[in-house]
Amino acid sequence: MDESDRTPKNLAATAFFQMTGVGVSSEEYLSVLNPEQKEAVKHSGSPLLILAGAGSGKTRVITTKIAYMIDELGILPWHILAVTFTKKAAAEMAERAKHLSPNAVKSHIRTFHSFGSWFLRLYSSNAGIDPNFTVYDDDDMVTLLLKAVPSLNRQQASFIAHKISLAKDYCLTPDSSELSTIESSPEFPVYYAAYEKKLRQTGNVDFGDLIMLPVLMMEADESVRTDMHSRFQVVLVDEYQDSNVAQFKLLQQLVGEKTYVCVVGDDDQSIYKFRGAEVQNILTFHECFPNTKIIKLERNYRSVSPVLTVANDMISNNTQRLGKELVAVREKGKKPTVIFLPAQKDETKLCADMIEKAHKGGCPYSDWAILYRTNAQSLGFETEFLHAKIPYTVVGSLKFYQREEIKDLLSILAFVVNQKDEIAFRRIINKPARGVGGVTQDKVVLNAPNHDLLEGCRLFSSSMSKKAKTGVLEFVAFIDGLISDIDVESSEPGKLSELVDIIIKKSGLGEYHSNQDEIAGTQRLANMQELVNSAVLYNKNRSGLLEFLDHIELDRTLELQNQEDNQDAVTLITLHNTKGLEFPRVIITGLEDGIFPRKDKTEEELEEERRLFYVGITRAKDELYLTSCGLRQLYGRTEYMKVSPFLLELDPKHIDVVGKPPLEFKTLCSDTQEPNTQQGRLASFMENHPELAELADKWKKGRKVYHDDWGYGLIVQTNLDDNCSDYDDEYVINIQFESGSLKKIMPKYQSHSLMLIKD
DNA sequence: CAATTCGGGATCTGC
DNA sequence: TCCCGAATTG
Repeated sequence: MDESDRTPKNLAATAFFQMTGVGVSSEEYLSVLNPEQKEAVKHSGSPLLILAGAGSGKTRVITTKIAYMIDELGILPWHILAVTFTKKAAAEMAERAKHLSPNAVKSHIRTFHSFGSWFLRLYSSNAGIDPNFTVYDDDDMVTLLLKAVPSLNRQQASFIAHKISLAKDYCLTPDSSELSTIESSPEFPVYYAAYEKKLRQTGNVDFGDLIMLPVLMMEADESVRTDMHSRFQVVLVDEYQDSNVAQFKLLQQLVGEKTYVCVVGDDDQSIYKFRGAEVQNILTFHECFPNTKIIKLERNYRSVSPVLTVANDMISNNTQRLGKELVAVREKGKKPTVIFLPAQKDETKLCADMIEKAHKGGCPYSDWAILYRTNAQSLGFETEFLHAKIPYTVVGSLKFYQREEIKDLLSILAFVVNQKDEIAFRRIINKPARGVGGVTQDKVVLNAPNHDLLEGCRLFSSSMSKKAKTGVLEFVAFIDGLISDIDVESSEPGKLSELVDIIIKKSGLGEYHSNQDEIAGTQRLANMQELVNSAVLYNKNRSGLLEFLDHIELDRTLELQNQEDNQDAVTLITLHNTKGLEFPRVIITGLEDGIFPRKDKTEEELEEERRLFYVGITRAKDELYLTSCGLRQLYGRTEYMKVSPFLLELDPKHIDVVGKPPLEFKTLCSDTQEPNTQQGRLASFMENHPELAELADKWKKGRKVYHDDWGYGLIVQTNLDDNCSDYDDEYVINIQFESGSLKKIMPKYQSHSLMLIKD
């Protein structure tokens, strides 16, 4: 360590680290950064925009910056607010910052929505919402809207609900004059207003409110604004390219005269326009925040150069960009492979085969990720992998929390904390069937004093049919029991999981769901049990329950335990969900016109699809495969698919091709390179993979071998034989052993146990 | 009021 | 294909 660097602060920090035994010295964590990264970390004073390309060490820069501000600039950790978009990203950021500087745990590292939730609970009285509010998701919004505007059918309601959340993403209230830019129909403001009225009656909020309400409050109330300004001296925003207008306004409000603001993002990775993300936020940041310093991070540490070449090729087809070219730090590497397959089933089979072969050769399952455009595409892979006994994790498909049985339980919990919650009430009052139908429910909802639905049940039970009366009173007694359960004053409240367990048994939902379907019922019970398990961390009292509901609503990534248990598993994931992730080997599937890009896209939307493809490509560290099928099951039908226009945009020189390319693709290649057909395979394989030639030369058909486990054998076939149907571009040989078994082996990975026998 | 059946319509991405 | 809602029936 340079003696001259021992500033007083530095000494203090060093002393602290010695004391706690954790953390890294600032010299150390700064020394691993490149000059631009270091500049970004050390910058202070004016607003800062970091344009960080994929894999450019963005997270490292942010976390180091947090640590640096605490250790070197003497900023108190709780004066730092860092917001991200996903809980996963927030958790990772917190973890890495803590590793660099233990004090970082005291800083506010949150998602936008959890910040909003925290803010609204802090000021719930000002906002006119229930301090015990829960958050309604999209499905709840639709249900609520249907109740607010009964003339709508479900389809219309979900369309309008989507528009309402979009309006909130743009921070537009029902009386806003700009509302027509979201939806021009004259009824829309009326529907929106009716929805808002209904929502405020329940005391709850939707996702859009978590951002919009804090903005409106800060805009209207100076004392709230100054309170925030004194709480946070530093505001950092990650993935800024995906922020929406409401989030931009939130940032504007949070940044006072003395606040240091720093945003990080990549315009080429903006993929959430459909949900209100506004690329303009990042493109015009420097205009909104005067004297902005812009730092570009263009060195990519993640992907091998051939992968990055293809990524750069692809994104250069977009017109709406700031302009940025990633430079690979990792020079050597394999060209991405485009694989053309006859049908969907071949795609799943191919993936399974590739993964399994690599696994036999020592490559862990977790190295692989299968990317697809829509969640529905995961099903084929799940079936195939189950069959092939390949462990896998599906990221974010039918999310745990939105399964019917889970939503039922959560609705009971939500109703226990807030008896004005109409959505929860309607969901659970007659489930299992208690003879309480829509008519009875309406009577309660419309006449309940102060919208207290439980009180409504009590008051009107006498005027109900005998059957309904029994059911309603049974329900009231059940909920009353739960309420008194959590309101018991005790220094040792017990665990919330006990309460969830009781609910499953006493509500009859456990029985109800397990009787619904013999096979699925078991799974549903297991899911409910999983909710019990996750509640074990919370106290069995009102505040514990609130924390739990908050956690569930804002963390949409809760996965099933059995999936988490399996560390070594292939990742099945939508392209959108891969934001911020990386994998050694990536397969992007379904590259067909209409699937990816999805059909009916405007030119502008096509650019977003292309950015999505770019995001997918840049997830790959070492190997990238792109698959495209000729036939696919669609809407229950088998359809002929055209190749994705994105594949036609690729430079044939920068990729390898396996399988039978469709005509369009061949035409494209004809003047540059003859694509690999079945006949030309051997030659082109050799050309593209010199290392294969070496292997193929050694492990020739007809040679005798000895294997440690299987004994003596004869190489009877290789996958470079022209009649072989394997698509793989590894060198694979078939060996007939004397013991009788026929094995497929990759010599590349078997050098330790397989040897040639001289004739 | 609940269970069953039938037909139409959708099917993207997600905090 | 599958899911949802309207219509029909018990």
